[in-house]
Amino acid sequence: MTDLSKIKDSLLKTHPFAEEQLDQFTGRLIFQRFNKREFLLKSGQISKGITFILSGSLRLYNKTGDKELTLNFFTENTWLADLESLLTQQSSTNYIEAFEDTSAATIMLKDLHWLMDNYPDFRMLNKLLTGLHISTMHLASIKTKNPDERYHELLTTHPDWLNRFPQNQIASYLGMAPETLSRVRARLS
Amino acid sequence: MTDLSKIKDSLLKTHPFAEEQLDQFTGRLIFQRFNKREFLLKSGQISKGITFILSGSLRLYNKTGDKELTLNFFTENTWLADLESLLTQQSSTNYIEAFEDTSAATIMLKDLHWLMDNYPDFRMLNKLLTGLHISTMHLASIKTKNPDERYHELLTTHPDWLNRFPQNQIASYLGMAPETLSRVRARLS
DNA sequence: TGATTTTCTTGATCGTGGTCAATTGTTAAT
DNA sequence: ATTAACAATTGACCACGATCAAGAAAATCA
Repeated sequence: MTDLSKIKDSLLKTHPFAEEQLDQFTGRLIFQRFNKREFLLKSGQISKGITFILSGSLRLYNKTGDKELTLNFFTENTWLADLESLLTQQSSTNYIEAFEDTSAATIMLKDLHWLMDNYPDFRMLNKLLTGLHISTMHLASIKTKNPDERYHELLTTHPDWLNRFPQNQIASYLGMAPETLSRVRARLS
Repeated sequence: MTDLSKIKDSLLKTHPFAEEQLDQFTGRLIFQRFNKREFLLKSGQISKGITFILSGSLRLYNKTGDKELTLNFFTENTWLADLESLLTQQSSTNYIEAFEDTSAATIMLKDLHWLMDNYPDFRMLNKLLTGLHISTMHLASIKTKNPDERYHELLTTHPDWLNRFPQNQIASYLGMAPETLSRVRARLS
């Protein structure tokens, strides 16, 4: 499956776009590679577009002092942005960092606007953004569930993350100390 | 200040719309009143539009068993929606309930689309939605700060909420037991 | 107005999960 | 291959905040 068809597939899942529309979209994409540890976005910068991950993975986190708080992980065939910064066009407080060598394609906000102007169907791209919100589910989970329950939830929603990302980052995402995650896992064997 | 000018004001904060555009927008609004305890949205329903609160206040929460978890409060002169449900057009898992007698104006999603088709400027309304996201700040706060810190944060971000909404609901929003919030407050006098 | 329900406060208890520390395991670099 | 840096595990400790319970205060309703 080619890079372009991956992206077209993803678009078609949100709306039955015509071939011409898909080509208008993909023709505006900017392809980039990020080495592991390289940044797609740093705190202080303004998010300029929406990025599709062709291969690899990235991590969204913020920093207070030298403590990192992992907010989300993104893996291949998903869309990615710092939504708050993108929509407000104000500088982000977050970092988006390649966890592995990553290949990606970005559509700039201005091109998105051009597409919406000329092809009203592209309004539906708002749906792309849905996955980028911090879901109420995740927040509810953090507020009400204990570490065991949160781990089991992740086991069902993103089992792949667990043997892909380091445990201390997973723990941070789950809102618990790394030692606690380690013990939760030990309890299950 | 009239209801219409409140809404126009709010729109002008996101984008310099022309008077004609503002009128096109306000002409499509649906005005509604909600009595205290009445629901704007119930779990299982699909969010059909974005609502501006003219007066009163509402609470967004979800329910597991008979336990309510407060996700957000909304007060006059702000926009409101269940964003996940609105964008995906799938049934919501949340409730939006009037906390006080509330007067509001709703723009339906289909009208929003019509406006975007005919006036590209209305694309910028995405900005309206920004305030509706669960902010990464709130999530970070819940994950990393203790009850005292979270209370102080709310004191600076939404001091008005504290003498407007019941403490047990505030406590739920802050992710702590009502007794804990009571003690946090006692400690400050 | 008084009666009933709900919310808030305060106390006492207890368990969970964070922190600190030491050890082992893994990864990365030269 | 060796070292260094980092990640994961395990144990010991204890503080924070949840829970339970009872009484006071406030809000709601007839």
